[in-house]
Amino acid sequence: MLRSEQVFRALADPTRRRILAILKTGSRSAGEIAADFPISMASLSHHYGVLKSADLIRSERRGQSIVYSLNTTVFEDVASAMAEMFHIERTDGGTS
Amino acid sequence: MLRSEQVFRALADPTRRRILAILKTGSRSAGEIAADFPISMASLSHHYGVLKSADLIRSERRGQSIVYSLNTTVFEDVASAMAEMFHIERTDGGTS
DNA sequence: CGTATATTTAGATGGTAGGCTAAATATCAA
DNA sequence: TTGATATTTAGCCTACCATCTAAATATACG
Repeated sequence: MLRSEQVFRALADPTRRRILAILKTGSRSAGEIAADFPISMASLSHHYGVLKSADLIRSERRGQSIVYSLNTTVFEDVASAMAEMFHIERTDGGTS
Repeated sequence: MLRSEQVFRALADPTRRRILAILKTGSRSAGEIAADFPISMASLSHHYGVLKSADLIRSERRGQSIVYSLNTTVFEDVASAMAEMFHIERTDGGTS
């Protein structure tokens, strides 16, 4: 089940959206991702946490590195939720 | 043109999402909207401001009231942006 | 005009979020 | 085991945000 609250919160930050955009092109280790950002690894790690708690990404240890990847399943769900949210059903303007 | 930064920020708050959901069913005055929320009108007014600066809603004075409505055009643009954002193009996982 | 109604603006406040540095944890390689 | 590398956790600080109350603005009505 989709926790929209967490998802929206995760999406609200530009750094996190950029992380997602990068992961859309394939999995990356924390260090590889960090190379694209001007902020500390510690701060990025915090962002990974937020994205993970929204279930938008997954992590897997590979040797010394931790590799992040999109959770494509949830991404699909989010896409649907967005579609639902933005699908406008015109009634009339119910104003007095 | 779409200011995604403002749009995401606007969408980040549950109260604002609820306002949008209400306006999806038709235009409403500030007072009518307020009836559905437990917070002060002043606070809601702040939310209208955020939604307006994201260009998601419009306002129009009608007598003593101010009537809010969805900006359907921008809503369409946001829908497209979301679709773009969530359309996953699989490459391979580019990890070492 | 003067008063009531509808809404916004201003200013204050508590909480949360994102950034940093330093310390802790985990894995690898001698 | 010791040291190097990769990443996270902890603690701190500043800025922003949602909310509130009180005051200001705008319209309507007598």
